[in-house]
Amino acid sequence: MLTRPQRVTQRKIAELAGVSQATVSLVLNGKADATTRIPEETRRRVLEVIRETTYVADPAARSLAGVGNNIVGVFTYEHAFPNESSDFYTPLLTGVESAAEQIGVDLLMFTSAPVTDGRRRIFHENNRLRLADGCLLLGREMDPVELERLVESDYPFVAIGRRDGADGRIPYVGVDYGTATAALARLAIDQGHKKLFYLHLPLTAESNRDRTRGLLQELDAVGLSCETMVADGTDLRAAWSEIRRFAPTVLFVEDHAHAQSVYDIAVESGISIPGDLSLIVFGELTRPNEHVVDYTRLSAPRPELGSRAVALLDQLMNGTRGAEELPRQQLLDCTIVEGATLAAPRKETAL
Amino acid sequence: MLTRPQRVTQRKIAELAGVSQATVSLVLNGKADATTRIPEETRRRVLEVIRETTYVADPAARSLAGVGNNIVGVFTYEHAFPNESSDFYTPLLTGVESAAEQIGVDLLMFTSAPVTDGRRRIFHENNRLRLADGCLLLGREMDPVELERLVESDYPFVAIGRRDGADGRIPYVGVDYGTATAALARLAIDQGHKKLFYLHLPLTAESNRDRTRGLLQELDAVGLSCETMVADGTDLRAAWSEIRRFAPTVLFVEDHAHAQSVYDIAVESGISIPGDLSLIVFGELTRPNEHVVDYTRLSAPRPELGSRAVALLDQLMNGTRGAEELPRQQLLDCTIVEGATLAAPRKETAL
DNA sequence: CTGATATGCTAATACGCATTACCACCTCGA
DNA sequence: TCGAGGTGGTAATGCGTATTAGCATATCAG
Repeated sequence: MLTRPQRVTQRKIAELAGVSQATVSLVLNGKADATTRIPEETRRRVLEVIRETTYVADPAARSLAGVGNNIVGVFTYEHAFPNESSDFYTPLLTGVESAAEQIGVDLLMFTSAPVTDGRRRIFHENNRLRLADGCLLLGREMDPVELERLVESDYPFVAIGRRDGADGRIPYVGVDYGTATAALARLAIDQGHKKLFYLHLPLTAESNRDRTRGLLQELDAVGLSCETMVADGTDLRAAWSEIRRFAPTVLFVEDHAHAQSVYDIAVESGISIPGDLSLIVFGELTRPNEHVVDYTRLSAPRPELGSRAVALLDQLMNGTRGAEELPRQQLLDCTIVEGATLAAPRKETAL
Repeated sequence: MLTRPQRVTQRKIAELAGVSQATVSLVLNGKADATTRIPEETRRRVLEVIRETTYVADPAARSLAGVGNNIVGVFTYEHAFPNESSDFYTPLLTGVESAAEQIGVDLLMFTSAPVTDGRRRIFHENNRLRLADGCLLLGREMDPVELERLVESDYPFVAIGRRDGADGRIPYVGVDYGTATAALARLAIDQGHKKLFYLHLPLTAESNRDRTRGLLQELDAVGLSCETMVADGTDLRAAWSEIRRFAPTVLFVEDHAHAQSVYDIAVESGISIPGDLSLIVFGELTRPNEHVVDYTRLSAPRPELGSRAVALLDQLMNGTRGAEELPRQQLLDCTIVEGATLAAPRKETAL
């Protein structure tokens, strides 16, 4: 229900100023070719009328006419804003927002994308992607088929999180989890741990694989191996039994929320952390803090991830405006948080 | 840099299906007047081509052609996403997002609005409001002039938070702070408090006035009065000196963050809360929890505030689609959290 | 006085879609 | 055989803007 009647258009401005619509457009866009000359006097008169009428250009018309709209789309595969069980995106979006503000673009959140088969899909009837000049993709996992199709379409987009596929043509800004988990593994090794257990998520996205690979490679390098188990979070008590049976001295947990549950169960079972069992977490808090344990963990620069993604997208949309060209695929370093849940194993290996 | 070349339009679909562009449009919009009949066979053929080409309509063109865009704008007077010092909007936006998803609209965050004189302005050259079919306004304080102008423009919008002005024609969904602060005052009165101090914000928005009014009216009703002081948060220690000089038995604090500072200073000064001094807070946590005190306080239903605002805006944009008409101005009830910072004053009034 | 060049604009058009007016063809009843 | 009414579309137009080609007038060199 756009309010057609009282909309002020360039034509009306033109009438009031006694010029043509074209002239109004030219004044507005500050053109001054050899072929289009507007004397100061006319320009002033037009601007005056524009001020009086509080005219604003219709962005839809501008868009149709072929000029960009300065809109960056944001597609999240899950809810963008925090709910009671998860706050995954806001740290990223904080960075996105500040970068968007800097380059003067608005953010279009594709909240209307329907959920099919458990997740949102980019391509569906009445896809709205093109309303934005380019798009950011956020999500733990993304559909390779959709990514492939996006690449083919030549539509500018940037994924947050490393994405292989599409012959390496997917632009992304990700996190170097491999190096970080390797460093965490090294910390445990240096403390003398030998019995290790890895509780990981049932996901196979790039970042999940990176974490696992970083851990295993580092262990491999010193001839250690690691018991692993998949947990989806529904029955952490079962996982805990499994862990107790194996009796590791250090437990790596991929998901922060799982770590919290395990921590609680451990305390409840009289197992002290890190006295009896060290706990190292490979992810960050993604839900509202209830109790906060200072885990030994990695920490990704999430706001920076967001702002860098915007910068890269800006480049894809508008070219390097004289600035240095950014790589189309970037990995940012994690911080290692020493935390308080790693200690040397209780019994020094008596052999 | 819209990628003009390979854009699929209705015209191309029409060519491929051997019909006219008009037919494609008719099929897409499922029109079936007496004057425009499309036989099933043709419809099928067109839809088939559309599926193959993954055509999507250009929303800008649709908008220009006079149909809505299913975009709800979100204008925040400050940063929408949390930063280190404040997380004011996300609880609201959580509600906004889920409601937006339900009615199938996208959310356009006006991050590009420039900051002038300390806050964002809606109206500026190259105002982009009209890209959205309607708009939500969020902020502690809003410019009355801008609101007036919005009302005049007939553009559909809803303010979050009560807004007077414009002859009561501003649509809003707000919080009934008056009733809530009165109830909190009553709690203190019932405990026997007589020496009261109110530390409030240097703001005069409707919600601030409501809080103050609710408090003072309730006190008035039992013949009590209250020392008041304005604090902007820059020098809470000075405020604290003032409070100590007056020596109240209960302290009302409007801002949650101020309450935290005061709490810390009190503990530091050896004043026990609520033993020596009761503390009642009129606002909610708006920054990442560092330490969490279970204040006696009010709690506004912020996600609901967001979703109701979207529902109201939807009505303003599209009419009550058969549903019951929502009031254009709504106030939601707060919850009172008893908390742990209110107790009876130490010395019963010994006359 | 004549052509050339500069100046100050405007008319026309495209963008992609929705919508309305209308046309060509067919069938059927009288 | 003719007209009425039904069927299956299409051509034309408008939405508000950006852009380009070009026109009318003035000025100036020769």
